[in-house]
Amino acid sequence: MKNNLSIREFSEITGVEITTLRYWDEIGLFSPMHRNPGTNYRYYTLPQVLALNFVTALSDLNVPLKTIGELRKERNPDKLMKLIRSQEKTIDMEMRDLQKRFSIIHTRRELIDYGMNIDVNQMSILWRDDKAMVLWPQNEYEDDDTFIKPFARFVSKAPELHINLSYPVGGYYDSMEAFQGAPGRPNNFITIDPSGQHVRKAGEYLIGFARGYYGELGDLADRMANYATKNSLVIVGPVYIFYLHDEFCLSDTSDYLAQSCAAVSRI
Amino acid sequence: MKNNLSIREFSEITGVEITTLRYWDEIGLFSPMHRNPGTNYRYYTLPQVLALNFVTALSDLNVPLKTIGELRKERNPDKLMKLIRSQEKTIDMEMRDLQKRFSIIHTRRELIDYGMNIDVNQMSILWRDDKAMVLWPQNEYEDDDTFIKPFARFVSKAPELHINLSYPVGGYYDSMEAFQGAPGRPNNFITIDPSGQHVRKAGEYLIGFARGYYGELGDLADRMANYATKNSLVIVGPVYIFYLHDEFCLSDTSDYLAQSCAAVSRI
DNA sequence: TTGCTCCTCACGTCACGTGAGGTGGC
DNA sequence: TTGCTCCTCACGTCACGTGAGGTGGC
Repeated sequence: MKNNLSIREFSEITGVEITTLRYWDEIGLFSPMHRNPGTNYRYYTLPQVLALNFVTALSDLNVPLKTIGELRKERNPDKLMKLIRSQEKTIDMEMRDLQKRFSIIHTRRELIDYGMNIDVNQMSILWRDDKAMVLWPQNEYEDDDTFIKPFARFVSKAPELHINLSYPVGGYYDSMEAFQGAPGRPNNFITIDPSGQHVRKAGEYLIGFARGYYGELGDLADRMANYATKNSLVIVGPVYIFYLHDEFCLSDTSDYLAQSCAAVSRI
Repeated sequence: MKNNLSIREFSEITGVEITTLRYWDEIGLFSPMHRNPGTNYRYYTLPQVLALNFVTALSDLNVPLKTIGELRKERNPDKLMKLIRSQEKTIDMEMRDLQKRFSIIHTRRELIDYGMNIDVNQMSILWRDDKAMVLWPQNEYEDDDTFIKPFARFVSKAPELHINLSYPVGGYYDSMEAFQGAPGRPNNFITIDPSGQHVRKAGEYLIGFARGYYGELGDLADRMANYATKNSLVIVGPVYIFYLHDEFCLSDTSDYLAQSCAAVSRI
């Protein structure tokens, strides 16, 4: 029941680290009520346990210690309300921001996860739900262009085009014919960005895989076409290519893992 | 369409500050593809815009740059998945934590806000919804004790008693008689902590105010009793005292603002 | 010559964390 | 004498931010 708390006791009751308490004392933000003149020991009082809330509550909300100190000197309801209101707003924004960054890494994680348990030669028909994406402007090719040129064109203009390059980038082909004819030349690029206007419609999709660097899809197009024929399927939609494993999780560039995805209909 | 981006161009496309890019280069985390041997200018390439995602995505999730660097050297899906999973957990915890701290300051803000627009002499009957609180153990007094002794007793044991001292502390009196008999000696202390088991039941409450330091409630008890008699009311519940304005928002201790609150029933 | 972008180097910032070396009471 | 808590002081940490002073091409 003593009212002279050593720095350790005070630290244990309040949950604030001893080093932090010493620092707050040093910068004049929050000092102990007494000092032993001989030993220079710090002694805090019980009312200070509550008084400390002013500092911890605000510093927990990321208010700079300097601001807290200024406010403590001349506090009044008005000033405090203004600070809390503005801080509530910034915290709210930070939370949204954190959730967005979280969703970006989550999208990435799903791709990597999916890629870890597949057999590259396997083909399958799977149901896919609606999925929102951002379709980039159409690519234009000349003679011997690869996808690099249009890609470079749009990447360097990403901010104006409202393309968020943090999301995984893939290739979009208008039709199976376009994909088979020029697998290295997607008609558009596309990003798995849930804020997008382009919707990959729910339905049954033919899914295949290929290993290799960007654009090196081997015989994936032919394998898809053969599989469709053998199983009495028609590929009716556009073709989507996304990399499940890329530079994000692999150092060996020849080991990248692409997934193709095209809507099918049974004959 | 050029593929040699100056540091400013690269910064504008990726949204990463120039100083940050230079720092990441300096610590060997992410370096430009080329350097002009004469001027030492940094030149980045367009594929690096995507490669940078590895760094930004993880640093956005507060992964230390050192960890990101180590991972980049020898990355594989397994390692990355583990990191992302653990980071998803910590981010989730941080979000809950932030929301909790937010709710603490929000509770405080509501009290201050309410206190700013009242007349101290005013009495009123208002409907109040259910409100969860944490009721502390019962206070025991001897002879000339004030509330300080039991308060000190419980504060110094707050961690074991699962009392979170970050929430506003108030006084609880079993009945109006207890309050009138000894306004300086609440039967319990109580915290406005929404995780509590004690519920202040929904109903009509008689609300009054008083200005002064902790425990200095003047004639508040009598004013409440008189008001009840004059308006044909009976005070049926316990009495709650909370400080709307205290050391949290005022430097002048004699200006603290207390609010009393007791359930009433019409005769 | 002027303006512009970029460079390096050194030092500052924020809120502590980490020893090193020392004291005072049981 | 030993162990314990506490002290000060200096330096480290993390991820940059901020000038100061200088270069190279138009």
